[in-house]
Amino acid sequence: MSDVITLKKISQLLNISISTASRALKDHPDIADTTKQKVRELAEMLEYEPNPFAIQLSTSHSNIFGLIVPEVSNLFYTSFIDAVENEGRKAGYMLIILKTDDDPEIEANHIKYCKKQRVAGLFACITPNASNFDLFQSLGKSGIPVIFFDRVPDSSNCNTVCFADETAATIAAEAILKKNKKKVLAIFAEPSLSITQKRLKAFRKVFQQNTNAPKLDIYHTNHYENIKEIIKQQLENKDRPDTIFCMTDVILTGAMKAIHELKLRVPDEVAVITISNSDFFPKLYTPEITYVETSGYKLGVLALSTMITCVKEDVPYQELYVDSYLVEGQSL
Amino acid sequence: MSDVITLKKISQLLNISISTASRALKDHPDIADTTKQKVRELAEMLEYEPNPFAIQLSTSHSNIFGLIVPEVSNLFYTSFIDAVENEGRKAGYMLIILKTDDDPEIEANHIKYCKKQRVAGLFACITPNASNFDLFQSLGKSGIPVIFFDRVPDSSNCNTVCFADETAATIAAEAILKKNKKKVLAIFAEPSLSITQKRLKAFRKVFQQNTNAPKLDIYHTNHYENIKEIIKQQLENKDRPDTIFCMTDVILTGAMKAIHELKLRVPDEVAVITISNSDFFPKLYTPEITYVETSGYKLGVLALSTMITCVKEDVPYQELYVDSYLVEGQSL
DNA sequence: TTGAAAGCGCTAACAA
DNA sequence: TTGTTAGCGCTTTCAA
Repeated sequence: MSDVITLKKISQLLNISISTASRALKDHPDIADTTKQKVRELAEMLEYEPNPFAIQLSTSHSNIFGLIVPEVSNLFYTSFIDAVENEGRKAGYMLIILKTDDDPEIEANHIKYCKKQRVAGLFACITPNASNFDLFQSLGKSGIPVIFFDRVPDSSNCNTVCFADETAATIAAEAILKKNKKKVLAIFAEPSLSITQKRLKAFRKVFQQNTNAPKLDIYHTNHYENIKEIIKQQLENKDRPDTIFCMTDVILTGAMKAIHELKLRVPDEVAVITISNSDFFPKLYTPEITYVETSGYKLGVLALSTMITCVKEDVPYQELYVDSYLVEGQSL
Repeated sequence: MSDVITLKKISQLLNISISTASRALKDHPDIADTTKQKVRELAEMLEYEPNPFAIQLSTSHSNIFGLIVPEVSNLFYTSFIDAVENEGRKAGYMLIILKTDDDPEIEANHIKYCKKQRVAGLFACITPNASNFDLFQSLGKSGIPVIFFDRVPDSSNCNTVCFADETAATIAAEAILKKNKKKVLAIFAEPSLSITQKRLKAFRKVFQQNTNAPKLDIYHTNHYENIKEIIKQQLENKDRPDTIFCMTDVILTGAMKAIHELKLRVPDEVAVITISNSDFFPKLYTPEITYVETSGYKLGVLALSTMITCVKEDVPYQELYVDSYLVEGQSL
C-alpha cells in the first residue's frame, strides 16, 4: 500500500530526519517552532495517522483495555460498557469485550488472552466462585492493572469498584418499613456472591433493629423461571406476603410475571420494590415500580477513572463505592 | 520486562536462529521434525505467546474487527455482537465495538478510527440517513471489507446482511388476517429507514390482496413515550382498533404500557402481535405475546461468515438474508 | 536544534 | 534444513 502515509514519507518530503518529524508531531521542546509548523501542516494535509502497532511495539504499551463480563445481553453490563467506552475513548483507549457466560474456564481463557494481547488494563466482573483469582493476579504482576467491578473477589489485594451494596439494600428495607407492611417476601440472587451477602446482611439488619418489622421470608435464585415459580407458590398461600422485594431486575421481571399470571393488583394486593440497574424495567410496568437505582453507567465512569490512575502511576489497592438512591413509583 | 518470552529468547536457549524458531512454531515444511519438536516443547514450557503487535506490524494484518452499532443497550445489537464475538474468536479475531448513538458525526469518527487502527474488517449498522457512505467506501478501497447489517445503505455497491424484511412483515400480516380482525393499528419505526419501508410495503401488500382485510391505520415512531401516547389515544376512541401490530420490541413495550394503563385485556379487548429480536420481551408479558422472530444472533453468524470470506479472497458484493418465523403466544 | 542508529518482536526473501 | 538479513513504523538514546 504505497498510499499509506508514514513518518518516513513525511520526513523525506520535508528533507528532515524521521526522528525530527516524530518529535515535531509530539511537540517536543527541542524542536524549532518553524520545523514543528512545517511538519504539522504536511501531516495534516496528508492525513497522516500513526500506525498504532508500531507505537505499541516500540513502547510496549497498548491503548486497549480488556473488559470481562458474564454477559452482554444485560442492561447493567451494557450501561457499564457504555460508560467505559465513552470515557475511555476520550482518554484515547479502546475496548475489547470478552464474555464468560459465568464459565470459569472461559474466564481463564479470556484472562490469558488479555495477557497475550498486552492490554493496557483489564476490567473484570468475575464468575461466581472466584476460581481464577491467581490468574488475575498474574496480570497485575506483569504490570497490567486489573479493576474488578460489581462482582469482585473477596480479597483486599485488588482494586474494586462496587455499589455501596449495604446502602442500596438498607434504603429498600427502610422504604418497606415506612409502609407498615406485614409480611415481606425477599428474593436475593445466589448466596455465594459477595454482593448478595452484603445486601442480605444490610437488609436483615434493618428488619432486626426494628421491633415491629414485618415478617421476612428469604429465597435465593436469579433465574427467571425459578423466580416465577417461587413467587407464584408463595402468593397462592393463604398467609401470603403483602410485599415483594427483588434484589435484581431479573428477579423483578420474574416477580411481575408471576403477579400478572395470578392477576393480583399492585400495590393493593401485593406491593413491589426492587433494586434496579436502570430505569428501564421499573418503568415498563403499570404502576411503575418503586426502585433503588444502582447505575451501571456511574460505576463504569468510576471504574475507568480508577483505571486511568492505575495505568499512570503505581497506586495502592483501592476499594471504591458508588452510591444509590430511591426512585418512587406507585408500587409500594 | 525480562520475564516476557520472545522468539529470540527461545532461539538463544536452543542455539538456533530466530527464523528457525519462528518457522518451527508455524509448522513450516522446511524444518526438521526433531527441531520442531524441541522448539514446540520449550515454547510450551515457557508459555510463549507471540507478540500480536509485532505480527501485525510485519504482516500489516490485524486480527481485530470493528463493529459499529447505534447502541449497545439493546437486545438486538447485543445478540448480534454475541454472535460475532463467539464466532469471531473461533476464527482468531477480536472485536472492537463502537457506538454511534445514531449521530452521523460520531459515526464518521468511528469509521476514521477503524481505518487508523487498520482493522481487518468492519461491521456496520448505519445511522438513518446514510450520510457517511463515501467514508465507508474509502475503507473498502484500502482493502478493509465492510459488511453492513440490519440498517444498510440503499446501494448495491456493498455487502449487506439483513433479515428478509418482507417475510417478517408478511408473516405477521397473514397471522392477523387469519384471525378475522376488524381494525388494525400498526406502528412502524421511522419511515426513512429502508427496513421500515420494506416491512411496511410487504405488510400493506397482504392487506391489499385480501378483499375482506381489516381496516388498517399506520403510524410511525420508535420512541417509547410517543408510542404510548399514540396508542392510548387510539384505544380511547369509540371506534378503537382490536389489534395492534408492533414493528419493534420498543414499540411493543410502549404498546403494552398503554394497554396496561388503560387496563385492557389481551387478547379479548385488544390483540397484539410484534416483530421481535429475541424472545425476551414477548415472554415478559401475560399472556405471552405472539411474535415474528428476527434473531440478531443468526444475523451475526451470517455476517461473520461473510466477513471471513471477504477477508480471505476478493468476492463480488453480496446481499444476504436471514429468515424469520412466527412464534405463537396467546396475544392474538 | 537536529540526525544517526539501535531496537521493539516478528516475517520472509535470499543465501548457504 | 537452517541462518542471515532487511524491513514493518515508530521511539528514544546518544552524538553532532
